[in-house]
Amino acid sequence: MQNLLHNLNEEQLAAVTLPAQSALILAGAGSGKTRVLTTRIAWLVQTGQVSPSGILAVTFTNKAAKEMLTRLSAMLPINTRGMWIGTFHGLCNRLLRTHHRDAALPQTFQILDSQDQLSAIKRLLKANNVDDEKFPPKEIMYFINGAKDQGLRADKIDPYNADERKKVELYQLYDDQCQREGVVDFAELLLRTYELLVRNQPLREHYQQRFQHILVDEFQDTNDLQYKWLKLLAGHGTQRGGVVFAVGDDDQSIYAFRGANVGNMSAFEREFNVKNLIKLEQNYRSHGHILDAANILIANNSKRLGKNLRTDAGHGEQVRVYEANSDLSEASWIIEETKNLIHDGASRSEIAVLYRSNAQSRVIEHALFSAGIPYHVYGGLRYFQRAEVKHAIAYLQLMDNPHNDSAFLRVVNFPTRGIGARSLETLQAAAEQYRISLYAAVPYVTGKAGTSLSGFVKLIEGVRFETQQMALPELVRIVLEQSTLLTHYATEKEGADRIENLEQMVSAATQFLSEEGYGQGSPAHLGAQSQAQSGDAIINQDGIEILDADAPLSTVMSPLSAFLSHASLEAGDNQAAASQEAVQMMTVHSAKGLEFNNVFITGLEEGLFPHESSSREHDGVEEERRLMYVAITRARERLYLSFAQTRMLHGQTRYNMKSRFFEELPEESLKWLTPKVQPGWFAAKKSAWDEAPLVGSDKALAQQISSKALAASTGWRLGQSVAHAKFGEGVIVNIEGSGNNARAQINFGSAGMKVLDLSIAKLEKI
DNA sequence: AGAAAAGCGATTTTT
DNA sequence: TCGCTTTTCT
Repeated sequence: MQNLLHNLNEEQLAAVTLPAQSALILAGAGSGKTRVLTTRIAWLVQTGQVSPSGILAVTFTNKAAKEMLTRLSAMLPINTRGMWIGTFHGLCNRLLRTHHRDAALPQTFQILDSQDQLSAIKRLLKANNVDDEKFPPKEIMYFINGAKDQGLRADKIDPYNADERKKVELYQLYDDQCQREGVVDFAELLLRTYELLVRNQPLREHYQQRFQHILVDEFQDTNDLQYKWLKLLAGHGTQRGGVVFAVGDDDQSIYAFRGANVGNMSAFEREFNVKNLIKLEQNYRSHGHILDAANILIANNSKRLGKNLRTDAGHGEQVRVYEANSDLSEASWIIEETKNLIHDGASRSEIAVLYRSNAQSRVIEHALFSAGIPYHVYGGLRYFQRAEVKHAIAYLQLMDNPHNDSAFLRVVNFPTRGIGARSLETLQAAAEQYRISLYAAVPYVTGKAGTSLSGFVKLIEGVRFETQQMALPELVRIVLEQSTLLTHYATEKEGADRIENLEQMVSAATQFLSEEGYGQGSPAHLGAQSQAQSGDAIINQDGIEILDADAPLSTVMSPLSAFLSHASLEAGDNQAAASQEAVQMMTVHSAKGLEFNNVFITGLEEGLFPHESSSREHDGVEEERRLMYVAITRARERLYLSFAQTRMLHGQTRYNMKSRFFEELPEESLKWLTPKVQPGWFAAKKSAWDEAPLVGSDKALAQQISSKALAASTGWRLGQSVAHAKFGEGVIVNIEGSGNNARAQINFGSAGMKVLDLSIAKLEKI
């Protein structure tokens, strides 16, 4: 135990050894948050305060859950079994599989990812003749998920106008459709579990009693439903129930747009009567100037719990700031600096280029590519989201749950087998008439359409029969062959990659079996053996003895079902493959939780970062500032900030002012690599126009020439930075007219867009 | 059924 | 501008 606690600083030690009361740990960036979380668990177990099965640790990502488990098993030689460590969704999946009857779900219910959900909604709109111009599927999806994230069912929503009434109606229809098909979306996993526990007293009390310590990671990212879920499980307001140990950082709350509610932190403090608020402010990551920049920037936010990071590392280097003429020259500057870093011995994988939005990556990628510097762009399609993989998964889904109409429609005619729109219309009509799934409706279709449809059903049934005794990887192999997916892609010109991805599924299945503790040989279809291996028996409301969801997944799910949930809940690598020796490129959002020796934050311009749409959102700019805070605190040793006067965005040249964040950073921690005050146009001309290669279309060329002409006639140019007594600093975005009639449209950033008469307004070039 | 053309939308993302 | 989706054409 001494081993466990030694090396912890005072704050960390205090947090780890708190008494069994609800606690809120404000964990700053790089303050050893995961360490505290895992050591807390180990300490609780090792001091005998709780048995492993009394622990519930919840995270948002699989990566975080995996990391916790790894670190924990290094600390506790035994005993990680019985603990529940996982994502909200993973844990709910487990609970719902175990108690599927009480939750009114088939045991083989399947999980829709966002793609699937959207197509399910499109299908629903079509079936109900809803005008998808007036009710775009995306909007309906947003509406439904938003409601579920707040814990609201359709019948609990009071529509405030006719349009919303329609949306509520569609929400209900969507839920009905999912129920019919035996599928659940991500939000439903949580809501269904929540409702199950609300409704079912014995079950609720069982788990409340069981989980004596509930630990939550990234608490600032919880949405309303997740908070309610935690309250329920912790028996908030009742006698029984566990203790919640919440770890989070309000300054790193950057997911409001997907329902996260930072307010949950103060709500938790209040409602759980938190006496133990501990701040972890000792930072082990960044040098002083970087930390100063972060601290001073974030101090501009008004709604904070309050926290200031400190380091023993010394000031280190100043933050380098570069003002580029254009996005192109920003990129070439990044290349130069990157080359220097590499030349000085930096590892490429310790160089990160961050940007606010994905569209910015292209120019930088291009520049890196031309310079022959290996790079890796985060984001993009994950393995299980690729079209060909989803097709194969759909076949597997149909074998496990033939009523999944989404899966049916995805592959019934892929590869093509002569089942066209006409046949499907007939089938859909039959399914509607008897209120059954498409698969079940096949026998009701007669004629030619009926023949080809039942051919498809025979294919599925045949494979199911053939693979009855087979292990999962073999089954996958058979499906790939019998579905003719492999032969189909073999005939396509660019099918080689797809075939490779499909082949990879066999090894994915093998790997899955070993990771989840399924025997390699156990038949994929094996029905779940119903025997609890540990945990108490629970008697449900009907007086029937049921399992505790503690049993290995294999007692509750066949390998096939488990593999399918895995495919939905862990869409696969894209970030995990932090490739070996390449410069890392990603959005600021995806950089959260990562750290690098050298970090570039690019595109620091008004409208881009902070993003223009953030000014329209509640506390939008504060969230952007938190985003900037996250970005800055990714850097260990060296941080670069850059912005460009001119940027091509969505096919148009934009002239942006430098980000307001520069005014909020400490002057003494910054080192301007470019003169801070730009010389006027005539001096700037040389670098601005002559340096940038005149590539691109004639139109762009013409635009440059005409803006030169305008500059000559008015003495002003597009993109010129100006100062105005009343509006402050701005950038000329457009010039109309000439001579005494010339007027300029000027973007004054936070003061707005103005059109000023150039012969009247007193403007100063800066 | 599949290719070509036209249209549209464009922060941020995990499960 | 560009990439993805939908529509239209062969």
